[in-house]
Amino acid sequence: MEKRRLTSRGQERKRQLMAFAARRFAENGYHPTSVAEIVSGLGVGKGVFYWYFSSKEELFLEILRDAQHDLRRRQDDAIGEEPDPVRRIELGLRASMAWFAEHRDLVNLFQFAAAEERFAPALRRGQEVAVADATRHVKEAIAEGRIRDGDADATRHVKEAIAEGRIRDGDPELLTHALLGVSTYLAARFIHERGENPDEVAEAAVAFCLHGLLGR
Amino acid sequence: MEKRRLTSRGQERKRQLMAFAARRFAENGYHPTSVAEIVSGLGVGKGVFYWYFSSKEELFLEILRDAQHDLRRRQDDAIGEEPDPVRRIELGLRASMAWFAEHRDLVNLFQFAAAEERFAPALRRGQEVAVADATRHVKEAIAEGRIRDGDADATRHVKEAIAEGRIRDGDPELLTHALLGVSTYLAARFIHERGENPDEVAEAAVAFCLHGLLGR
Amino acid sequence: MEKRRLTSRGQERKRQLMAFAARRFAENGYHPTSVAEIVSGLGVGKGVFYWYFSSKEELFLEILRDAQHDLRRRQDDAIGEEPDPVRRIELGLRASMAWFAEHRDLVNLFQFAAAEERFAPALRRGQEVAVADATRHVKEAIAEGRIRDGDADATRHVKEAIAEGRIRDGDPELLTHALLGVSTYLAARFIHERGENPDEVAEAAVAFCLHGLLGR
Amino acid sequence: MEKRRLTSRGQERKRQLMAFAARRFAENGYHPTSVAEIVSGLGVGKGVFYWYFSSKEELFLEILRDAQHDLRRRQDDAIGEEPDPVRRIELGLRASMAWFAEHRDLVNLFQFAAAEERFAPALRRGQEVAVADATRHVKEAIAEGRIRDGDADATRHVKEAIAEGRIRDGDPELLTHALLGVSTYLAARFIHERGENPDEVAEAAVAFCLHGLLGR
DNA sequence: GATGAATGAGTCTTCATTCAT
DNA sequence: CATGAATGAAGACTCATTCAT
Repeated sequence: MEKRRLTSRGQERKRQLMAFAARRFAENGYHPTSVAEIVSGLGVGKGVFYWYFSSKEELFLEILRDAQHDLRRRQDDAIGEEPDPVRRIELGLRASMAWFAEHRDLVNLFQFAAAEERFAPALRRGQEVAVADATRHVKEAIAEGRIRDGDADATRHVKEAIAEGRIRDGDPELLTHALLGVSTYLAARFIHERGENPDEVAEAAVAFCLHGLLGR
Repeated sequence: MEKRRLTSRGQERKRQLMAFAARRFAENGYHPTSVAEIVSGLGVGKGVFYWYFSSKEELFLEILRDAQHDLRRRQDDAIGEEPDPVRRIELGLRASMAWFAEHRDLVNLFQFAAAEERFAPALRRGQEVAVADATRHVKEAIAEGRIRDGDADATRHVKEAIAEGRIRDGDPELLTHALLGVSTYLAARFIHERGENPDEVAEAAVAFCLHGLLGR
Repeated sequence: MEKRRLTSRGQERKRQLMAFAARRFAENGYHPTSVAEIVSGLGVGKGVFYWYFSSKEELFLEILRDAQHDLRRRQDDAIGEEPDPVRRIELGLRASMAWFAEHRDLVNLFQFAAAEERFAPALRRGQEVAVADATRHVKEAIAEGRIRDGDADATRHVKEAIAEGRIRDGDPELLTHALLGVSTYLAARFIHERGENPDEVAEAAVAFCLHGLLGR
Repeated sequence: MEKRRLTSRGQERKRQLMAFAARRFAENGYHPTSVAEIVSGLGVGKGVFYWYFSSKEELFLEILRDAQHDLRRRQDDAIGEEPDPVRRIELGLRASMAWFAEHRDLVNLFQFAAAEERFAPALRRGQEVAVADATRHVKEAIAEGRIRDGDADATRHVKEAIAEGRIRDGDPELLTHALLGVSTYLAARFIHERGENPDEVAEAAVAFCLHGLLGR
């Protein structure tokens, strides 16, 4: 689809379509939500839809792109010029959870995209930048000796594993994904499902991510 | 659907259908996989499907139930009679990740179910028991003073939060879900997507969950 | 289907199948009622059905035949040796309505058969004998001068029609069918639908059939 | 189904679908006639059907409604401002039979609807108005002493019944239904099945309804 | 006689997409 | 830009019937 030059009214229409579709996709699922439902929800004809999007799939992809872009901006804004890498990680985590709290629908869409072969690559592509950014902070923290190298305080079991080289403790990318797992999971379970206070949950997530179960 | 009395041949057929469907659902998605595809994949007539399942949805639910049951059994077996609650948590975590490693399809199905309003409740219901079990171990560990109560080693920010009561550090159920988030996420990203060694990833997950980013 | 020689147990089974099917056909319709529903309602396997009937259609036809035969027997019994043809008509009418009252399901089946091209011929064939019998009584009554020849008491309009030969007043077969129409219709509306007293309705039907709206 | 705003072309399509379907339903039965058959009979795609009707059932119901409405209009037109209630009844009867003669298909549909639990309520609801109208004329005629009160000219049997209060002779609504029974039945048997002259049959029906078998 | 299993054509319905106006 | 109309392949599901055991 050649990029259309849209009037401001056109841009508004497109925004409406994406917002409405995102909600329906999240509530009802991507497949079960029909184009007919989307356009009739906005009280417009089918032609409108295909004026702005070449297909339902493209609509989804565009929602995904926008959401990922928005999340990244939120993280960047939160981190600002903070010099301490650990603090940067913490700020990023909090910013992410705040965004998750506000965009339940989009989080659900991420989850759907991850589960569907057809959309998973796009999701991953979009996350790569964000993950790379976060990984940079983790690496820096490791370099500064702020993050454990897997040596101290380990259980016997873990120590053996490190000794035998079976462990990848300290792998920056893996740590980044662990952060992602904790934050998305806790947001979904506690903020979205149970409606708990986002700040509280964020605090708990930060604490867990920094000190784990055992703390020191 | 009234429970059918199945001959052993019938049970075998049912198993076949569930296994094949699980694979297709995971590879291709639930909605994009048609009943026609499932039966023709097994080389049987369409009626066979509806002899064993009252609907495609019911088939999915049954796969889900079975999978959750199997995972729980694996966890229980791994934990055995271990007296140390922290060790029990670790064993459960490892068992889960091993199961995740072996059942990529089913993990994907869990993810899909979580994203789809229609299946999420069933997924949650099935997880409740497992979560309750794990939470028991966490509680015991807290009682024994093995798990931090959020007091020591916290960043200034976190300490303030605790002081102001804005934080729920130490909430056993939340910690359980954090474990779940880390394990499912790392399994999906590193074991399934990148084909890394499940044991290594499990070790890293354990280390992260016990000590967090900062270790001590 | 070659006539099977049935054991007494077999005859009982067949009766059960026919009775159950008749009820379901009447309540739910012929097409919407499946063979599976019939056999499972009796707690038997599908083989049983096809042991006694070569097809669902044949089952329906057999129910129809039996019902018509039973109705005719009831009429014959009621009329007995009564010499007065008008009285015979009246007795037949009452007997029919009593039977209708008792066999709501079968009346409904007659109605369905009449509406369905596929079964209408069988229905008509079965009714022919009964209609012929009734018509005989009507003819006799006309011959005896007991039934009007369309001359007297007619409205001006009707008189003209008779004069111009446009009217078939006194056509015995038509009169018979008029009786049928009144009795089946009143039974359905008042006895079955509204649960009114069959005797009362029968009396009213007789009165209407003998004297019409205007009486004398 | 939300009411669609139809263009004149759309209205024409809908009319076509209803007319064609009515014919096939009548000839072949409601259940045996598939949506596929209907649309292919008009040479259009399957989607067209569901653009105009939300289901096959709704199509049937709409045909039914239209037919009942048309019949009622015909009756009303025929009766006009006629002051004599008996004459009004006669005119209504004739109008009905003329309509029946012209709309064999729709009469068959009425019959089918009456036999099928699923459609019977809709049929009844539609008939209520017509029956109420006719009943009004009958009541008026009784009030004017034009219709017998069940006293005179009865057989001994009937007289006893009246005396004992077992009879409802003169019940206006019952009489109305008797008229309906006669007219629909004679139309189906003589006009549709045997192709006889509608006027002749109507005359006979009128004669029977006014004077019954015995005349005066 | 009877059962569970299987068949597969056929049913109603949906839906992404296209197009004339 | 926008609409109502149309397409037709595809989907979930049904069901009369058959058959091996």
